[in-house]
Amino acid sequence: MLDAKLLRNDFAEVKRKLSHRNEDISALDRFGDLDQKRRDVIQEVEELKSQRNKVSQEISQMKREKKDASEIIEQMQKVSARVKQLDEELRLVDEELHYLLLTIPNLPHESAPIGADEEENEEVRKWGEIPKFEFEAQAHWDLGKDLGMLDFERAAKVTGSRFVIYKGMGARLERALINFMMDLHEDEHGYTEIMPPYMVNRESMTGTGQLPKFEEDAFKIREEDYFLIPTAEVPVTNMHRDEIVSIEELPMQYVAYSACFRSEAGSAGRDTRGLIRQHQFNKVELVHFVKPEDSYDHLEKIASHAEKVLQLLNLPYRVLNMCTGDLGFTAAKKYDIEVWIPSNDAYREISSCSNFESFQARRANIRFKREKKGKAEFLHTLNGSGLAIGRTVAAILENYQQEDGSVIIPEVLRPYMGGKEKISNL
RNA sequence: GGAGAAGUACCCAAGUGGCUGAAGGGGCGCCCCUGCUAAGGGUGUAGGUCGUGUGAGCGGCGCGAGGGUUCAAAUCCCUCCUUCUCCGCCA
Repeated sequence: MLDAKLLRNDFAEVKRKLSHRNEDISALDRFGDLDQKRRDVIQEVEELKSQRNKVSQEISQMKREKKDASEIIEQMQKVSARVKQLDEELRLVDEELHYLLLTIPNLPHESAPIGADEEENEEVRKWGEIPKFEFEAQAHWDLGKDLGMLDFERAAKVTGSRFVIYKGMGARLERALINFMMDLHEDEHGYTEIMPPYMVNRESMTGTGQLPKFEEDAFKIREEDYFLIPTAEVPVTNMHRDEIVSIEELPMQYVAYSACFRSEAGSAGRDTRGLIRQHQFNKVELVHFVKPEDSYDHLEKIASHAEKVLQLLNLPYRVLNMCTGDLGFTAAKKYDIEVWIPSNDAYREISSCSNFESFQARRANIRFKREKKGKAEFLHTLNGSGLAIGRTVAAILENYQQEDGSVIIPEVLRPYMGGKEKISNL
């Protein structure tokens, strides 16, 4: 959510910056009228309320002195009726204005390259060597099936399409990756571990920006108005919703493993095979709460923490600075980290690291105070995947595959895999 | 799921329609006494947000949330949420 005062005072500049986004901002133009209307109504109704408060005191005084107050009571009945009318009018304007603010995307940071779509994302750096295979490399879904690790057919029977059952060494690898990443971030990168609820309420989904615009992307528990989390970002960021934290607590760095649930509405037919695009997947998520002046340093930090995982797994990747057209609704700046997937002959997103600045903090009302008596300011929130587990499994299977269909286990994972060096049928 | 109780400012807590536009503590700030990790006395302070004004300020809202009754609601009525206790069920 943007600051309404910023829109009021600097409308043209806000509109210019938002125009670089690949988002519909036509609703923006209604802001001026609504904002003015709101203030007009407030002024009128507050004047009446002030008058009513004063006269109520007089009535009270008269009652105590046993005087007759029926005449001014009658006047006040009219005032109160008008107040009620104006309050309702204000409620409607407020509602519309609030909805409008909730549907305006974040302002891109000046260091985000201006561009229309993913074609114009900027490659920041590359790491690792793309493997050259002397044999015909297989896709991870074939490797996983042959090695008894992944069972898509049975998952489709048990649930439906876009689900998977991990089995045997597949399940073990998934769990090893979760533990490896959690340990790394806790022990080496200074994070506090969180195990969050996998369902959240509507306020939380609104706080991080999934609602109101993207409700169709989420799975919903209708009876409770709860949503299955699309990422641990939602419960972890909302832990501090409506709180004022003291400056000594900043920065707060949380790491959370969770399953994630996404309806993938609008991506029917894309990545239908394999682990890349599932309705349910595992992810280790990094979330930072920081002072505004520190947030861009922390964006680099989060990205480096995610990259560290790929480096230790020795998986080739590149980092993209997302252009304004591909930033998404909530981010001011975003790095996507893409891992090499041989079967796609391409890099595929495995982590997304974003600085939301005060966009989420304003929605979720998360503030901090520099001094005990000072004014509360919105802090900045950031998050990044560290990493998506399913896509990491896909990358490991494909990049570490051998000619005989076996897969070498990356060294750092072996302690988590019972000391095994290789997954094979033999 | 059933029955009951409760939700007031950072914390505890008084308060059943108008001199409460929130008493009293604790805490916190300052001062005094004492003096070395004890205790005592005095005094001050109450959040947040919106509107308005260049500004000091003025005004609105606020007693879990949202409605309602009333000239007037922390106080009466309704709905919801959360917490606690007991019972039932249960990983």
